[in-house]
This record gives sequence, structure tokens and C-alpha cells, in this order.
Amino acid sequence: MEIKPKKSDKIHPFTRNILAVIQAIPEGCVLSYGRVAALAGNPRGARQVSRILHSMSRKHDLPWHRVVNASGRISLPRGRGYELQKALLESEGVHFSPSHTIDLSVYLWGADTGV
DNA sequence: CCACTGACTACTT
DNA sequence: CAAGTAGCCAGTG
Repeated sequence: MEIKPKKSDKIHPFTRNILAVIQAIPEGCVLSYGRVAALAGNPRGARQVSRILHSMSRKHDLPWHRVVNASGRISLPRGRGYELQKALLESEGVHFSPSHTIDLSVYLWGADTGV
């Protein structure tokens, strides 16, 4: 029978790439929205990443907590997941700075020790 | 199909 | 560092 992609071909490949990228993030590492979007093939799609997380994280098992903004900070407001994300990251070995920021030079996926 | 929204980013003041 | 402005693009109503 003919091979049909079927299955969620309603969404753009970009959207699906985001899911793949996020699921590919190793523990103890993080990625910025812009980075995920770039790896997905759309360096301008940072905003879409957040949207996808909202829509897909419910049905997919996405480690959304490994996604932070370009400043290495959690974008979620307090009481809306901020503390949850922070807890999940710390549980994976990600340390936070005194200013609630993550050292991207150390934890950003693909980044070295910063040296 | 049009309008609005949004877990963003970068630049400027 | 904070606030304002602009660009960006897919999901939802």
C-alpha cells in the first residue's frame, strides 16, 4: 500500500522539528527558544516554540523545562510554572545564579565550559 | 480568510 | 538594569 505520512501532517514540519529538538535535549542542559527554533529550521520562530510547547507538551512528553529564554532565565511568571521549571532543572544538575539565572556558558546544549 | 495572541530576541533610549 | 520599539511566525477564534 502506498506510504502515507498521515499523522499530524496538519501541522508544519517546523512544528514537528521543534518537538524532535526539545526531546533531543540531554539532561543537565538547556536551550533557548531561539536556539530550538534555529535547530528546527527557523531562527525567527522563537515565539512559535513557546506556542508549540503550550499546544504539544500536553499530548507529547516534552521536557519543556529544558527550554529557557536567551538570557538564561525562566520566562514563566511565578506561580505559573517558574518554580516548577526551576525545580526540574535543579534536579537534573542545572545550577542557578543568585539572580535566578542559568549560566548558558555551562548549561547551554552545545556550549563548552565557556573557556 | 482576517485579527489577535504569545513561555521570544535584538536593538535603542 | 528597565522600559520602549520593531520584527517574526504559527496556532486559535
